[in-house]
Amino acid sequence: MDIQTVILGFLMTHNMTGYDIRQKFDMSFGFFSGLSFGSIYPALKKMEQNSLITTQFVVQEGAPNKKLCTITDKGREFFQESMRTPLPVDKYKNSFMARLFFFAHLAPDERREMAMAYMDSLEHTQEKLRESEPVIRKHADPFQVLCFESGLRFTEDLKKNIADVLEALEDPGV
Amino acid sequence: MDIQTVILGFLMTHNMTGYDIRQKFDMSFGFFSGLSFGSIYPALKKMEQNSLITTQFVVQEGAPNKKLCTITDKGREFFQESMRTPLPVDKYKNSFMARLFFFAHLAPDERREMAMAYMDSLEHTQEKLRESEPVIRKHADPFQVLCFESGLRFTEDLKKNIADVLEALEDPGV
DNA sequence: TGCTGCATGTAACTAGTTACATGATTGT
DNA sequence: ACAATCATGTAACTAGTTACATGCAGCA
Repeated sequence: MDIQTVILGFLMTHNMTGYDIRQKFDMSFGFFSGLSFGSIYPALKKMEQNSLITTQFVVQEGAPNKKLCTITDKGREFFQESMRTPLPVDKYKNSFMARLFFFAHLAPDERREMAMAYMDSLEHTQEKLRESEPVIRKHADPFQVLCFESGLRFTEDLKKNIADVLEALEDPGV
Repeated sequence: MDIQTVILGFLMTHNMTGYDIRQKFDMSFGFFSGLSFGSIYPALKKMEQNSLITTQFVVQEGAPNKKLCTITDKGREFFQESMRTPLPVDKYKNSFMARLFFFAHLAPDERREMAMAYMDSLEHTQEKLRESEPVIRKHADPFQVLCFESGLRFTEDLKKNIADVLEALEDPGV
């Protein structure tokens, strides 16, 4: 899903600034993909030029002024169309799997260490997910909760997968 | 893992042309990531300039001439170093999950259709994996086989995950 | 006659990233 | 005094993609 569609998806329900979008994204969508200011602001600019959104300058006291973005009818149409394009076939990109592919060139100890370090990083990810769980259950819609639960399960499955790999690495025949 | 490291990884065991690399990649690594000629050839050029590889022009009859690439000592060092850099934390990018996140804006029928279409594409992926299985078991090293098996399992787990989502979508409360 | 395989390469494009620049306010 | 939060934006860079250009050999 491209950045424009994601932004429009957020604007479907609330008017937001670029800063708000970043925050919302980080909280709810952050384990799927990242979104930096360096991509948000240029995207908003382009979207305004294409009349997918309008912006309203809001003067604030005690905080910097801001630009509140509102989705237009054209923007809603764009979002709906983009939501209905066929899904691409995903590649199962995974940094550890890419390493594993060339494990023959590492020493047995290094292999185990690397697999264990990856397992640790998965546990860390899981912890962070659990921390954000109450906020999501409270503020997200049922599909977003479903999405979150799938993310949890995804991580859990991957951990089991890596545990199996670790076991195989202990086998002196490998 | 960047493209240079992957290419060097292949060259660790065999001298190859850009064309060979593409083929090998597609067969064994293709479900993790893609590699097009448009990135292979510029990468090889850069690697030769940086003395990570040397190339040898091979004149052929009945087939186009080719450039056989050989890894240098510097290339081996580069590969070993790169294999030992800390693994980045992966994002769980998944086109269907990104859609699911905004399912509130689709009609119930559309939601189910999309989930089922994604399930079909996963089954298609699995079929292709099973087709390449005998070739991999025969030619790949034990770690690459482990990698392949993890890929199979990954797909299987994802299918179960999506099946759960589909079930939740049938619930009239969602 | 036209498709597939072998083989290399460039040009234009897509889609992001990080680092930098600016600057007020609030909490420690 | 220093960091964090709010807030917007640009510039240089990274890392790839697709489409195009070339051209011979072998097969149906």
